Amino acid sequence: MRRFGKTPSAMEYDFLSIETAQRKRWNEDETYRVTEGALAPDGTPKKKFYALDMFPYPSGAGLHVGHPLGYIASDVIARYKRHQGYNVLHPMGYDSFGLPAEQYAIQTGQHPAVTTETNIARYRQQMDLLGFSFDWSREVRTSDPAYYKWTQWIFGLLYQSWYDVEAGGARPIAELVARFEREDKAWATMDEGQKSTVLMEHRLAYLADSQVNWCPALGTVLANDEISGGRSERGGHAVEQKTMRQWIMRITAYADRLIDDLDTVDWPSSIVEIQRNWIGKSTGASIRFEVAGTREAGNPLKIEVFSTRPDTIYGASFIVLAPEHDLVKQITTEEMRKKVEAYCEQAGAASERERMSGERGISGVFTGAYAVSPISGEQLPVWAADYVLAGYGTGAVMAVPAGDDRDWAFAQHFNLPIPAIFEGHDTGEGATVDKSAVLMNSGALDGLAAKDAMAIAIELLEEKGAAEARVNYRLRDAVFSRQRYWGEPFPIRYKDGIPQLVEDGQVVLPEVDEYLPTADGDPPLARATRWSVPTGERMEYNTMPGWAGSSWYFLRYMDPANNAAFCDRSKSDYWGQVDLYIGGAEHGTGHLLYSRFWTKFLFDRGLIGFHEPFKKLVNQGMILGRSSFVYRIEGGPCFVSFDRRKEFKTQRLHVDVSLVDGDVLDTEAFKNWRPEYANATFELSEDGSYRCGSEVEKMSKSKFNVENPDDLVERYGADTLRCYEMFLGPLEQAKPWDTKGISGVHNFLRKLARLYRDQDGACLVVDSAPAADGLRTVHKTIKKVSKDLDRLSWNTVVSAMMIGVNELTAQDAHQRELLEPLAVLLSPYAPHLAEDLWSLLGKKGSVCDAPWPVFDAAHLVEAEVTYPVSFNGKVRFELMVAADMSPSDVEAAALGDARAAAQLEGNRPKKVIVVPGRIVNIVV
RNA sequence: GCGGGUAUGGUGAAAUUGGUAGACACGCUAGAUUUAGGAUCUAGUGCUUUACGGCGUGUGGGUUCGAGUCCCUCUACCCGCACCA
Repeated sequence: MRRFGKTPSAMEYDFLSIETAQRKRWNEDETYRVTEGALAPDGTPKKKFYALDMFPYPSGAGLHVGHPLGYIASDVIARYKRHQGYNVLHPMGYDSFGLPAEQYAIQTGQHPAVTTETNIARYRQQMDLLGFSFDWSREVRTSDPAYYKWTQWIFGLLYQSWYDVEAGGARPIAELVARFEREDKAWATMDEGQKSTVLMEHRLAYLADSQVNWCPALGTVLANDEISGGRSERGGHAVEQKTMRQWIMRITAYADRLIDDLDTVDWPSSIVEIQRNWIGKSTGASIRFEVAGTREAGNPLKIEVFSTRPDTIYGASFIVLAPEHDLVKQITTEEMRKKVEAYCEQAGAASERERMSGERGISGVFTGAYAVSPISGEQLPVWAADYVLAGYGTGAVMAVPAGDDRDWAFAQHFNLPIPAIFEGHDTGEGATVDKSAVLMNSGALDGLAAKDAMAIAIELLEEKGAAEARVNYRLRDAVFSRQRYWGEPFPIRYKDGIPQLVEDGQVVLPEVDEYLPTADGDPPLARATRWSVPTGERMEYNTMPGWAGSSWYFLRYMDPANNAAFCDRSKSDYWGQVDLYIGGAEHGTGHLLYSRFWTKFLFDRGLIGFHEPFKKLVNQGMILGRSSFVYRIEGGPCFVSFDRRKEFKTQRLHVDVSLVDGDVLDTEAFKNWRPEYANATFELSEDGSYRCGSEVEKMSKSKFNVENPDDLVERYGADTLRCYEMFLGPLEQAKPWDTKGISGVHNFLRKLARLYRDQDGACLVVDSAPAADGLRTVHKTIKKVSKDLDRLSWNTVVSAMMIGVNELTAQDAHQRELLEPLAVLLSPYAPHLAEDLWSLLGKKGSVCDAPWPVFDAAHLVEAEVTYPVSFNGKVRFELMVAADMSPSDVEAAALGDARAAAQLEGNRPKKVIVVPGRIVNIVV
């Protein structure tokens, strides 16, 4: 780290030896070990608090300064709550199944377990440096067989459960079987395979053929939230649709509860909205239109459409089917067949590319068939068009051009009629989506707005047997199979092709010779020759997705060593919901939705006593890196300075930020950086320096903009890094990292330490009584710090402590009565230094258990207050008066002041406002 | 297009219910001091004006004695979803 000189390590704050010593002490004393039912000093049980971080995937790159941000924030709160007398559960673990370790294994043959172990060791080492108060005895790893045994068990329970809509929750599948035996005569006649097929339609974890997102490059299926823009989130590979037999989670059974219960959690509104939109609930009606002139088994064919606006049915002028819709083939007339087939084929092929480009014209084709409106009896032409999606609703819509923008555009484009159904609406102008528009030409619905017309319309249609009210969700059941090696194996074997839950032992991830699919295209597990259980006909070769293990890990921390259950009910009853959950916003539709789903399921089955996992959620913003760039003149070894780059044809290259200081490149260091730049020459700026370009982007090794916490800890200490990361700004906000500001925070800690020790390390603390100003400073600081921690304003706490220390320094205050509470205030942010100072103060136990200081308002009372006196809102002078002066006396004092007379220039004030303790405003 | 968010000095930011905008830091300027270290200390630092003063929280408007904060309008940027009937 040549950018920084050597930090003077004065005796008053020798952070290196302090931090080493305190960490050792915490370790030996097991300071952070926590047990259920801990008692307060007075013998009463402590209240519990559960502070949790989203556990990391241990990647090979190690931690950069962005990773610990959330961990520091949660650690601050965990420590604060502990000071307040809570029994705090604050654990950490690893989401250690995942793709990178597997891909590394494919390339090198190294077993993913080995890579994972190495990476975890590195993560642990880096985290230990930062002085977190994690109870490491509760560590969990999702790839540990002792852990995933219970992931498998929960899967088995989901498999053995169904969703009883009447009971409003998950029930054992045995109850359903009993019901079938009791009520369904056909059941007794079925063979095992048929029964299995029927039950599969009810199980919460079920096997089905489904259209999946297949990624050939990764050789696996991906969930919708693992894809963006038609490409895989990881690696950016192309994704295509494919039909496969997959394990699927019936999360849609919980769609309503997943939406409704969002009202019961204290989460950022953005995440709540993301989940709401993702679930995408819409209420309306399912309406059936008969197809004119068709007969199948004696009945006319029917097209079922979903509409959120059944009240606009009189405005329907045509019907549109998705090109993939089954009925398209059946109803298309002979003369239209060629055209329709060509269209459907082209629509299917083109959709993927054009969806990505985002620009799709209006296209569609008439099938030649007509559907009959169940309400007016009118014949409506049936079209196939790609603006209707096969995967949503019924894959068919009734087009109401007057009431829907897309239908309107389609009608315009193909010159289809646009019946006017809204009063005062010009159908030539566009559609009216306004729900307050009043209906006309709509039979019994005339004169009504959507609010009232909706129910009547559904009623009318129901009478004719043509519709019923229905709720639709955008949410799909979640595909739960992955064709990977490094994941939880399913506790499933097959007998006569029927899946059987393995209950005679744990299915442990078997060894394989290669981490690749077999020649037949089976997943890697098909290569396994030795399994931990009898395999029967064959085992399930898929593994579970990454979100399986992370959907319940917060429960395992409560009872991490339990061999008999995933978590004893008494433990989960004690710890309950996670009180504060901190992590990135990128999990909005993945982890955070799935863990809610599993929590509700476990609640339904009576295994835990709460149905939402995370009471309060905070998303920390990403810490971005500031990348630096050099500009190489094409074809040569010459680099041109930023401001002159336009004079040449250049190529922009990332350069390591440690070679750059304030945009100026250390050219010698640059030449030594990489062999290919050894002979570099430079076209410099006018001032003789080489200036780099810069950009704020994600921190990543490949961008050479990574700041490593270890280096900063070595140079400034963990306490400084902790305080600095909190000081950067509001936790939720994304912010670029700038190491420069760290010195200010480091100085603050030194200044604070100097209140306790002089430069030779001698103790300065005295037992004499403090002065009033010292007490005021300390109690003001206690008040502000406590309040800001309560409202999770991490950054302003640091400022408040800086102000306090600045004042105490100016007061030359060294009284024990002041410095004791100050050490406790410091402890959540700078635990090592606080612990050290606590010892210096002669305290026996850990500062972690010191009670949080309580501010005494008596010390904050001031004898006099200063009122800003403003005229017409502009402050003109300040007025010092006794603090207990009444508003009317303050008014008199202000008006009586000579400076007021000067402002008034003899005029009489129109009005005088006195806000006690705040301000005086005089209106002239 | 829909949903959510953001906008304040050269920089990160603060201002909890409307009450002295810019606290606290970084950076910068000047000075002091020093074994000359990028250390430490002191003073200054929103813009503008010689000064008195004037102007200032993305834009335009409104409510109010008083608006960064409340209401309406527009703009830019960020995030999520995206033909969801």
